[in-house]
Amino acid sequence: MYNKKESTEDYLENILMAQKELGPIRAIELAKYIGFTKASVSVALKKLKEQESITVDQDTGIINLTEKGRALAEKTFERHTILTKSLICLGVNPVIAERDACKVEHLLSEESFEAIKNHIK
Amino acid sequence: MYNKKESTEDYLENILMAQKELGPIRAIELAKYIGFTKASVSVALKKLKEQESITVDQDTGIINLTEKGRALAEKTFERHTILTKSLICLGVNPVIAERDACKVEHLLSEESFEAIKNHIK
DNA sequence: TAGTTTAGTTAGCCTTTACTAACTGTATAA
DNA sequence: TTATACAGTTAGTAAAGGCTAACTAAACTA
Repeated sequence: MYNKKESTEDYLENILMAQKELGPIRAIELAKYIGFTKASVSVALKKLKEQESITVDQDTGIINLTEKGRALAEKTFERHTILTKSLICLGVNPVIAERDACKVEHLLSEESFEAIKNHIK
Repeated sequence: MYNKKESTEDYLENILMAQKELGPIRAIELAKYIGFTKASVSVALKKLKEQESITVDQDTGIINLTEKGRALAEKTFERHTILTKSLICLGVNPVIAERDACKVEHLLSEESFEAIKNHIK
């Protein structure tokens, strides 16, 4: 029942965001960034490697998004941004808007997302 | 991690909707209505009974929402309705709007929901 | 050199919530 | 009066995705 997609997208988006904020990151920085244990992150990164969304530098442990991973991360990030903005636009407290956007960003269909995006423009 | 709230609300909302459409229902009708097995529904109803959101008639098996259960069901149903309408309002295909509303209805904060509700008025 | 910290991995557990399979009990039909 | 069908329950399984605990390996530090 629980969708693998959701967790994958969340991790990729968080990798992208963490990189934007912190520069190159390793698993341990990512874990701190998202507030999960390094064990959980380790397992998740293993899956992301398997599905070729990221590579991890052998020597440094630095995480890199592949083209595929970056595309997904950016798509999710865009959704996140637009949804947050939309809610703020409607008068929602930015902190809450942020949190809500994060929760629904994976679930909305492309069609609904585009409709919302067009609407706030 | 996964929130008990979501499943509970879904069941209560579905009970309410099924009752509106079909009149008084038992577990078996509910199972057919939502497309789960009667075993799954049986277990879920047991939990709903424990938390006093429903009662089940000893003789007939008819499910009744308690005051508490009805309040929750109606709150969720209202969210569902408003969110669906909002998306349709933005030009989303009604079938997709319906589906998306169902997915996000549990996740939005009260504040965001109210903001959306006010906006489409 | 010995000890400690740091990063990463693995194993095993827990929860949620669906499933199938197998059971009980009741009601209807031949 | 058997036999079948229907409603409901229980037990056990599976998948996701978090957690803790325990391990390895490498790199400082005394």
